Amino acid sequence: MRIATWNVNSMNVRQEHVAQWLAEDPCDLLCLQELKMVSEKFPAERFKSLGWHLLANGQKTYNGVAVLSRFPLEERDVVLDLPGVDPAQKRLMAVTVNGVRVVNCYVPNGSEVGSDKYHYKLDWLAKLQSFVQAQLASYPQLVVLGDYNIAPDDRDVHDVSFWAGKILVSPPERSAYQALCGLGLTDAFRHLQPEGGYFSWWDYRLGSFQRNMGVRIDHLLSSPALTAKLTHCHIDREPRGWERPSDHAPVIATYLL
DNA sequence: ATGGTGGCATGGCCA
Repeated sequence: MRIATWNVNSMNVRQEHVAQWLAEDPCDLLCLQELKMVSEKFPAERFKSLGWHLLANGQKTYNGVAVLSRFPLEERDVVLDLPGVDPAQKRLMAVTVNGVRVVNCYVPNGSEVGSDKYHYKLDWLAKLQSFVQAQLASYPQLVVLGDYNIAPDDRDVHDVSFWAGKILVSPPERSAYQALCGLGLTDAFRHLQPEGGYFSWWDYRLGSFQRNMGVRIDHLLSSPALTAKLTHCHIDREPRGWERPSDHAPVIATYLL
């Protein structure tokens, strides 16, 4: 079972990119972030006609997540909001597919270290920690994936001095990420690739992608039972080079399921 | 230190 995550930065603009990417059969389950549309606007019929089961959890203008799956979604235990946080911001959905619990996250960006949005991000991550801890008790095969807006360590940024003091790399953000790992979750990509220099996001500005000025902020964190079945994980940079791309590249992990 | 680009919306906000 190949599980992918991709922040598409507007499903309106990126619908053709998603369709083109999926036509290459890169995964069996795709989690999307930053739909920037209400759920009703999601192009459900198009993807259903291609054989995908799907569920969207969107809002106007900002945020929004969705799941496309080759396997049916178990409807009975869908969660569409993170307990304890503002339900108006659609940043999470938890579904069960093929015996795997999938928690699809769009973690707040945080804007600037020390800002109100930064504290909102840290609070959101603390709530996620509690939610995941509870989910683990019910679902041994669990993956928490998405746009974390955190580069876990210095291997995950193109230039440590460039990023020093900025959002995505601050010690409290990294501690929140490590706390999730402390629940027993493993970063699928890092588990298989100890070398640095692999990125999943490049700013639209400054020609960042062409100069590979990136950071690795999109992750799949899997539980012990799932990590035991992990065989591959890679970042597909190709769609980032397409015309009018998302600023994120998809990340795909393969589990023997 | 600032601003560079992009999406949404149409004035800024968010990333």
